[in-house]
Amino acid sequence: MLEELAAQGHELPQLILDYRSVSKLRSTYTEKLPTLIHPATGRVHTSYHQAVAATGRLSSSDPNLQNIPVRSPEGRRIRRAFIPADGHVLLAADYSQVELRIMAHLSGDEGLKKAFAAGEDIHAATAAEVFGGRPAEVTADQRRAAKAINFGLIYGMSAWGLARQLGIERGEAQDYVDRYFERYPGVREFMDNTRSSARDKGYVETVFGRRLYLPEINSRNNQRRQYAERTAINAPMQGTAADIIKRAMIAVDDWIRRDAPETALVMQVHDELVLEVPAGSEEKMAEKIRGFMADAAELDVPLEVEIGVGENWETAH
DNA sequence: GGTTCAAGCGCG
DNA sequence: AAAGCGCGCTTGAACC
Repeated sequence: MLEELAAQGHELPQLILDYRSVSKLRSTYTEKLPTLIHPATGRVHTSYHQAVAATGRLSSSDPNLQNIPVRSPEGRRIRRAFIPADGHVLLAADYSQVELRIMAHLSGDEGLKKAFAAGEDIHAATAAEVFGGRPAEVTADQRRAAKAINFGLIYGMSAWGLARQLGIERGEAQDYVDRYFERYPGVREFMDNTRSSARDKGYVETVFGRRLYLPEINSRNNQRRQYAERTAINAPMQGTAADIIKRAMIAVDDWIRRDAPETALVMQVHDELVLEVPAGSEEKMAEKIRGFMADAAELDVPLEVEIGVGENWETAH
């Protein structure tokens, strides 16, 4: 793996990775998107598909606008090309930690629910529980490790995977996981119950009852069965998040049709809605959108929405 | 000219 | 032996 070699300080692997990265940005975005501008509208138009992703997410293609770069500075320059119509500004509204909130709801874990109710930085709170100390005293490394644990839980990751991700020994990663489950016993119960229920019923479901069937959950092939088990853990969280943002989109659309004809819902990126709103109306619009998104479901923890406004998709974040 | 596959990488 | 969920696009190789 080039990443491992690069992490050890070797220059050539890093050079290759850097080349691949800029090459990807150039071929997929910088050189391609301008050729896809529709002559009649002056915009790029994606297609959203409602029956592709097994979890109930939308997918986007031709072009895919759900994978526009954002993680690197070079990538973010591409986001600046996404601008609103004249007289409008872009408004980007993201659910904050929605899948972990859903995990808190589904598991009923008191510690996790309490952390979200208190509006804590969830990764810092997790780090404080796992490593000891107060959330405010958590080190950057501890928070990074806790974040990896939190994401790993959503994906059904093993201690081996966590060790690999964090570059630590397997035993140490297992200690982290053990301590996590000591502190958040409801989460372990939820994981066990989810696997067990999936084996009995052959499917898992979201908070709103949409099912994903898992025909390989009882396979004698370990690899296939374990894959199905990870899917069983992940799908209720990813799928419930998908259900929630779809409900929010319907509420937003109803409101736009009734009361905000100058506003347009222009993109959805799994936990984010992007709108163009008339310049000058952004503060009022932001609170409207926040309300629709936060009220799209009544969970045992609050849904929080982060909203930014800007003259392009980069500055709106 | 086309299709299919795997590898690799962009995003949540 | 494998080992972290869900997607779509580009590239290059193999093939028709």
